[in-house]
Amino acid sequence: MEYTYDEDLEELCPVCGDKVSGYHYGLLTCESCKGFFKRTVQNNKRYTCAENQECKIDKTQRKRCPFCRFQKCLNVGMHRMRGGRNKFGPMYKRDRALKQQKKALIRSSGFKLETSVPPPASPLQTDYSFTGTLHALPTISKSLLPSNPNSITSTDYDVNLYGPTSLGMAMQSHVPLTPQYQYTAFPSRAIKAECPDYTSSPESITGYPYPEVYPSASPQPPSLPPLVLELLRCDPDELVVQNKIMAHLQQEQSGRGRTEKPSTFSLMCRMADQTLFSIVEWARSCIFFKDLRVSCQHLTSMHALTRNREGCQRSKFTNS
DNA sequence: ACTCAAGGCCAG
DNA sequence: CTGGCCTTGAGT
Repeated sequence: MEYTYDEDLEELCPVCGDKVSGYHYGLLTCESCKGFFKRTVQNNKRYTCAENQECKIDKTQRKRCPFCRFQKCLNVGMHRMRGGRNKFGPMYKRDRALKQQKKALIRSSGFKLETSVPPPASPLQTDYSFTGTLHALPTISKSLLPSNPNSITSTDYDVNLYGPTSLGMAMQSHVPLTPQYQYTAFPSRAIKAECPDYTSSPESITGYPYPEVYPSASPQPPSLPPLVLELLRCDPDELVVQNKIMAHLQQEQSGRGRTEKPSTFSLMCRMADQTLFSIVEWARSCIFFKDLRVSCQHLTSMHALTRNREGCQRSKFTNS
């Protein structure tokens, strides 16, 4: 049902599926998950999982495993909002505006977003966030996430959360936008993709790449124009892109040997590279690529640049 | 004055 | 420990 779909999009906590009570720690969550996250972070709580660290978290079972609950909080993108509402209020406002716009677009175009919005009952399985995916790959996740999640510190929060945020942004940035029509292929990442990098100076707040599309001029189009549809057709399957990137990372890690641990920075660079590469690939597959002579050359040289840089980094990081 | 997210409080 | 309600305080 379209109606319940919308309701789910707006009303359910991404962690446990309970009713949201507002924005808490960066996204719309329920009161209990807000409290749970607050206690965990404030008291620097350490939990352990009695199972395989993959417990299902929903409204009825969220109390069972605080470890997995907290992991899920992190995976969906909760993080400390240093500076509080006063600093991030405008961001929440924009997020609301974008949500409204998205809702309106879905309503008016009848555009179905297939698997993009995970059903609240089991968001873990369809969570496309980077942290979530890395989590599913133990060899990699141990390099990026704390090897013992019980030892998460406030510093770790920054590393784990803000990093993927930037990547999410890069990943999403290949979705074409026109001034009038906005479509995001990955609404489940919407908040993360729209969050600024809070770790840097306050100026970054003003610099984050919100698409300049607002519902103010709100009458939404009845359907997507052929141009947008054509561009969407070229849009690569997200899972395919993710798998590619993960395959590269794993390949590199195996080439490195088990004992040698790649630095987080090196992995981030690799992921950024692969992301850029995917974007270029998408651009090359776009129907307009052939028509763009100058841009074509730029893309081609970018392509070559990316390849070169990969080579350089590989040798740099394997030597270090 | 009102809004609303962060943090505090406390009964269960 | 949980989670609902309350207080605080800066922005609008």
